Amino acid sequence: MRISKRTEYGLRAVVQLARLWPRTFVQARDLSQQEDLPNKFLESILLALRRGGFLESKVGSGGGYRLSRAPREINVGDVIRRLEGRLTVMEIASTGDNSPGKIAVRLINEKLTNATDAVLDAMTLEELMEQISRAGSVQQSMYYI
Amino acid sequence: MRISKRTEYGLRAVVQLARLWPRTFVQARDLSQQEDLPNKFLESILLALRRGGFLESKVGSGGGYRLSRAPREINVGDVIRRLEGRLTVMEIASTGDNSPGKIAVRLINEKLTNATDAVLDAMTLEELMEQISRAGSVQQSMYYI
DNA sequence: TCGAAATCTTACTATTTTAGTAGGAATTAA
DNA sequence: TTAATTCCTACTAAAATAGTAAGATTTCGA
Repeated sequence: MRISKRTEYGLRAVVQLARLWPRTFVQARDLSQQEDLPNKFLESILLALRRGGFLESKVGSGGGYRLSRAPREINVGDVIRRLEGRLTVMEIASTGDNSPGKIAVRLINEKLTNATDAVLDAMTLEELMEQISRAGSVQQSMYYI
Repeated sequence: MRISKRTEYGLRAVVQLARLWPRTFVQARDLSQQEDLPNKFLESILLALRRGGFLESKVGSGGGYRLSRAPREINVGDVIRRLEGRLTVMEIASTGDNSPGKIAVRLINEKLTNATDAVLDAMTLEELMEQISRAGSVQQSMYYI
């Protein structure tokens, strides 16, 4: 289980935007510099996030992106599923194709999907931000003690 | 979250071998026919499973593969991790690289890894076989009622 | 002892997915 | 009207996945 770079970059941008929220628009360019991400690639990701309803954008000079709503209203699972595009392909028809092996694979896929969905759906962006600061301070104390 | 074809085929072969266990050796050729899998590809998968200690093989005429131990002694998670090869790359060093975004990604990866491991480690091959027969009979009744 | 049957081994190829880049059109604020 | 920005389409490069090809090696049985 591994998230793609696309999803990783999108998350990192969203986290930055959550930190700044509800301040005004941030440019893609600034986001890509802050997190050291490829600019054009990030642009396409931000676009997808806007289309997914997670971001609002403003075109033109002084434009940029911001969260479309408060971090507590944004579900991390929704963001990730939007970026992965990974519709889990619930095999369209079990058209008689039912060897025990295939049933096994379907069972396992379902269990994995349910488990990952449960983890991701249980976390809002606000909660993620809290966990980040906790993890950050733990790390700091590990450094300085 | 999606398992690769390699893992899928390996699982399907293992399920067949579990059905036949503890009978004698089954040839790769027969397995690939029973489950309709590419022969040579399956051979390489079976080899990996043998090296992983899940199968025993016998070379030469009358040879083939069988489980190395009872289905209840085989953990599904171990099999899958062997085939996926996906070592989850616990990022080798968090060398100061700690933007909030990176911490977020690490947190999420850990949660996902833990959740999927928990699902897979909680299931032996024997339990999987039981679930298959339950799922199979449910399906039959769906067909014939 | 020989030959057939099987696993084992290495090396290669094709396909798909991922990770970008390039170039510019459209929109907006000043 | 110009500079700054998002938005859009199309392409390219690299990596991972899914195989195939060809034959060496081992074993059993006649």
